[in-house]
Amino acid sequence: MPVERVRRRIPEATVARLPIYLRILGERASEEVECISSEGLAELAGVNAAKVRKDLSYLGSYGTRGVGYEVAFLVYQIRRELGLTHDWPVVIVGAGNLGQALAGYNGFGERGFPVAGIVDIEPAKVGSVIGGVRVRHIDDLPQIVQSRRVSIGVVATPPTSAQDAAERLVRAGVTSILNFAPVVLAVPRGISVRKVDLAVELQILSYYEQRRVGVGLQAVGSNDSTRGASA
Amino acid sequence: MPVERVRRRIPEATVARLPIYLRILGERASEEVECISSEGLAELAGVNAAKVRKDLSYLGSYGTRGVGYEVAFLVYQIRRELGLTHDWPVVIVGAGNLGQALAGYNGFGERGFPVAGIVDIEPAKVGSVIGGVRVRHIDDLPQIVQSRRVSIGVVATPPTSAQDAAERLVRAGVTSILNFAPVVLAVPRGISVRKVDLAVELQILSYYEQRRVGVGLQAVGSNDSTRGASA
DNA sequence: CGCGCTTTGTGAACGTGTGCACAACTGCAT
DNA sequence: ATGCAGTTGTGCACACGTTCACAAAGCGCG
Repeated sequence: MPVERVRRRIPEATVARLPIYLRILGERASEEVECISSEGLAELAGVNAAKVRKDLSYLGSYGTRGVGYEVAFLVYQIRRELGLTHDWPVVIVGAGNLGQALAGYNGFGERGFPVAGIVDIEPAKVGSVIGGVRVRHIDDLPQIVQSRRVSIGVVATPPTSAQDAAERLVRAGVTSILNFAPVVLAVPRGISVRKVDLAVELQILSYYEQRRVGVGLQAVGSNDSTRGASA
Repeated sequence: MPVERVRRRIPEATVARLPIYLRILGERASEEVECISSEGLAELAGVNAAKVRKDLSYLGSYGTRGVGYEVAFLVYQIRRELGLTHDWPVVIVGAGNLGQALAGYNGFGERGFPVAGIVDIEPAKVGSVIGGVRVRHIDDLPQIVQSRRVSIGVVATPPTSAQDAAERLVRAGVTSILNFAPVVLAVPRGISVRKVDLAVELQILSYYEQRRVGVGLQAVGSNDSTRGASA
């Protein structure tokens, strides 16, 4: 078992679901559940059981036929596969409304993504403390990224500054970006970008909402978290 | 509306991209650009030109060969298709960190999703004013939803209260939900749910970040459905 | 030990999404 | 008019993702 096998490529759609399974398994583990079937996990995750089995099969054959999956072991395997065996400090660019909310949200640190720093271009914002972290000037970005070994940056600026923020992050050495600004970031090859755009989500809901009136009800577009990451 | 043409079903992946095109076209329009080619739009959206043409073809044949697409007309068509010809008031459940940030974020109203109300279960939070909207008690939900004709609800509660919030929303008459809580909501058939989960996004980035170290590979999923990443 | 019950792991079929390549068409110059 | 350069719209092939269906395998019990 200690044989580190060649790392299989895991389909993007599966990668997007693993965190969901992980959270559910964690909850189950804290309720002293030791074993779970693909059927049970599927129900809790809101997906098909066959999909769960196929997803998990990419990690290896870690289930026991006739029984199910050992929760604790599965948690370990998923965490390992997702690279969650150690913390990933993040740096937030933009200390406005959103940046503050993100920094003040403890869920980040709890889930292995401690906020290593918050920066803003506005000198007036520098110095205040949010969620235990002092806001620093954006010029300090390279120093923060290097000293804290940050590889993930969060863009929480107004749209007009987002591209600049991204470029500064990349220059400072960040290789993954989570973008909250409603713009399409242009980044060099090899930099992963994921986007969270509230307006887009609402507009998608609007589409299905609008269709609803015309015809009767119908199944709705589920959230495909199946978005690529990587340029 | 017999004359109203039969509504083609638009692929989900396309629906998810239309809002992106819409935003870009809006920006171009405000810069007095009258016409844009699929190539040009594709570059700005970080996608393939053929994909843009196919996406737009679902709306109808609104381009001019040899020329491109008339920006203003395209904006109109996309807005119509997405149901953005009128506002969609939203109600936010949860006046915590995130709920406040969302309510204070003007982008919502500007993009056609005015905040019709914010509610919280905590009496202590009721009464304060955020972004011009007074926080009300969650028991007022049905009244708000009905009087303001709200069909979209936003769940911004802690995870443990999210399912309850969703059920209250549905009972009050909401048919679409945007969920920020890290839980899988169980809702009746016919209710649309979209999820925004920061931890999941970060964990996906973690996966690619972790792979990066092992091998010097990059560019895993190349193009993606919803996200924009260009180089 | 063997039998029946349960559940996994996966081959294969199907459905959805993507990208190429090119015919069809437009507008302009001559 | 005719030709040419540019761009759309789409058929087609391929890649990716989902679901079914079932053999293989573990477990408990008599």
